[in-house]
Amino acid sequence: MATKNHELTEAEWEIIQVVWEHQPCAAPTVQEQLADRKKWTYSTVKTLMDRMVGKGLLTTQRIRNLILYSAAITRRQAQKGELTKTLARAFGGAFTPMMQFMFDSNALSDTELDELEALIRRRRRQP
Amino acid sequence: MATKNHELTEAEWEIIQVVWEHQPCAAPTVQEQLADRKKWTYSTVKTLMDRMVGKGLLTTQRIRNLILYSAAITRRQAQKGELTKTLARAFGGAFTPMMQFMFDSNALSDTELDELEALIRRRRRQP
DNA sequence: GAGCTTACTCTACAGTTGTAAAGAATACAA
DNA sequence: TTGTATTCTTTACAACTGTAGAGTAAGCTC
Repeated sequence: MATKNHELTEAEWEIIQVVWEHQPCAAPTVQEQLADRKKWTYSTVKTLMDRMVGKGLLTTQRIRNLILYSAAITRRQAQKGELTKTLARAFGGAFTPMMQFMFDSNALSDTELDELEALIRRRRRQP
Repeated sequence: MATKNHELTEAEWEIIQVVWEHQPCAAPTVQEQLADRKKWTYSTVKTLMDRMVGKGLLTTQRIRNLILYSAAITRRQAQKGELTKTLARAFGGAFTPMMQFMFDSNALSDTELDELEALIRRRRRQP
């Protein structure tokens, strides 16, 4: 299967995160899980989810009267799509300018710098 | 001025990049510059640009009969908005998981690793 | 000054996204 | 078996996005 880049909207991100954690799960479950963060009615959530099925982001299986949803793409795939999009749009597709930007904007704590170094070292050891 | 996070759509990114490079510039200029990449008519570009003025992404100045556009936000601001959004959406707002992801997905070349290390060293020297 | 060119204004329209009410079906409880 | 709760289905609608045609105004050319 070709690694097509799936673009998720904001609302879709909210939903699929819950699905990843609870799949297979029913729409009411998702609505409940999101209830604190989003004041979405059941209707809203269900509509969104059904559209996501249409887009190939979720799949369904019907058990008697209940419809259970699962994610059709992995978290990794979604993350990759999102990051790739940002990289392309905002940084001309190039990684280093993006990092440059993060350094310049002082966005990184010392801890994060340490972690980053650790990541690099590990990578160097096992390419 | 508060650093409000400006979200740009795909089309808006295309346009504002040209504006950043040519500002102040007229709509026909932008259309011409984009002509290879996007087969947008003048109408399309102009509509998009005027909407961007409404959103506070561009400003205009009228010189006699001509309308010149400039960017109301810097490239940095836009990049930051974009990156922040992706970080929040896809990585729970945390930088390290994002980097972890990039390392894991083998997305980084040796050159990029080198550059990254250089960035870290430079940063460490002048915090 | 009549036409050509350039740029602008106004209007439209279909598709997507966020949002949800109203109604139908099913199952459970008394 | 009749109400009550749960879940699903259908339909709607406004805002936003991409796309652009048609018409208008103004300056330029001969």
